[in-house]
Amino acid sequence: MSLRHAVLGLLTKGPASGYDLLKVFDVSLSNVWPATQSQLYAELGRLAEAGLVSVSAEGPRGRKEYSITGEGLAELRHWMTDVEPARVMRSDMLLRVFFLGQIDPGQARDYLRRQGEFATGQLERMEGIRDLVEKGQDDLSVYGRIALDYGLRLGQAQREWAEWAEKQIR
Amino acid sequence: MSLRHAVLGLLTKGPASGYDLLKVFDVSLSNVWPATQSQLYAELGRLAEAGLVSVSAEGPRGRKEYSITGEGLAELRHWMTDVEPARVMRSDMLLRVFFLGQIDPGQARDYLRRQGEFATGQLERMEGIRDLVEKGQDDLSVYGRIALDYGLRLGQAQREWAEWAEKQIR
DNA sequence: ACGAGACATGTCTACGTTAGAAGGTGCGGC
DNA sequence: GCCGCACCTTCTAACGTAGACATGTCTCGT
Repeated sequence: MSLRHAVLGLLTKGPASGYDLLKVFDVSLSNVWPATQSQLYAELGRLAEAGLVSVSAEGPRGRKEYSITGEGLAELRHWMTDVEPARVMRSDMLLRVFFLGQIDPGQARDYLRRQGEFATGQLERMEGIRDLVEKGQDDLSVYGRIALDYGLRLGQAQREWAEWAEKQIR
Repeated sequence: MSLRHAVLGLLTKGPASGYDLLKVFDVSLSNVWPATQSQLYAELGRLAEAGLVSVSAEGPRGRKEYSITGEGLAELRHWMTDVEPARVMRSDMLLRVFFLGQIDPGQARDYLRRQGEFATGQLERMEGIRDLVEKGQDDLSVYGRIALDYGLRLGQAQREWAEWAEKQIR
């Protein structure tokens, strides 16, 4: 149930409509917590009903602009400081690794190579983003930069792992 | 829908009952693809109905032992070679990082420190497992070892990231 | 004046996951 | 002999996610 907190978090940067949030999700949070449009609108509705956000303005085309309330802010902070992050990791990429013995060594190496290449591609993409964001010094940039760095470091580790793993298979 | 393939993969190592598989999940696959008991039994039922596994023996207490069929093996291999792994990564740990500006710097540093400590703990746990498994040379050990190494490398990267990130906050 | 495309919200269905209760059977130890 | 525990399965309810579908409005360029 973290979509709720993702929405609250984004609303701390100012009021926004469902449509606005959707766009922000796509460019910033999608790598960390993807969300579809139907999820977003539904969550905004629930959030409003629970009093964690309020409709602060209505615009053309039925646009509703939501603002975070004091209660919402409190809930966000509570979640950040008192709720332990869920540590479940699910990876069908890694699941396949367990069963690599089922296919022949050449195919297994191919598989690992593809994972390495994928990581490399991701890295390039993230480096591009890093260079773009480099300049900003606001909260969003500072912490967005830290989150990005997480992706960068993990991507590197994954690439190195894939290269190493490929060599393990004879 | 990878639970299905996790089950098929485990059954390549020999026939097993739902109960057996549950135990194997807990000790080996749970870090990669957790599953609950109800999920497992339900999946076995669907798998049997689809002809990917068959009931090869019935034991006491209504025990049903499932074996993978040729069709099941084919499906597993198809999944491994032809289906691209899903790349969605969802992390509420990282989601919080985006909003670290909402709490005060001391708390933010605490948060990052806890993430580093958690990674360290995980690493120790995984190193213990590695030392235990070290000896085996069967497929399971070889590829299990490679999967474990993934965890090890990512854990290290995460720990280093957390330590670095903590220093970024003034 | 009009049409294309962006803006904007909402509903529905299906599926996979989680959590827990409920209910029965065989086995080993005392 | 019997008691407790491990074994083993089934079912239900709720939740979160994914994607399609439906619907309507405003704006801008021509």
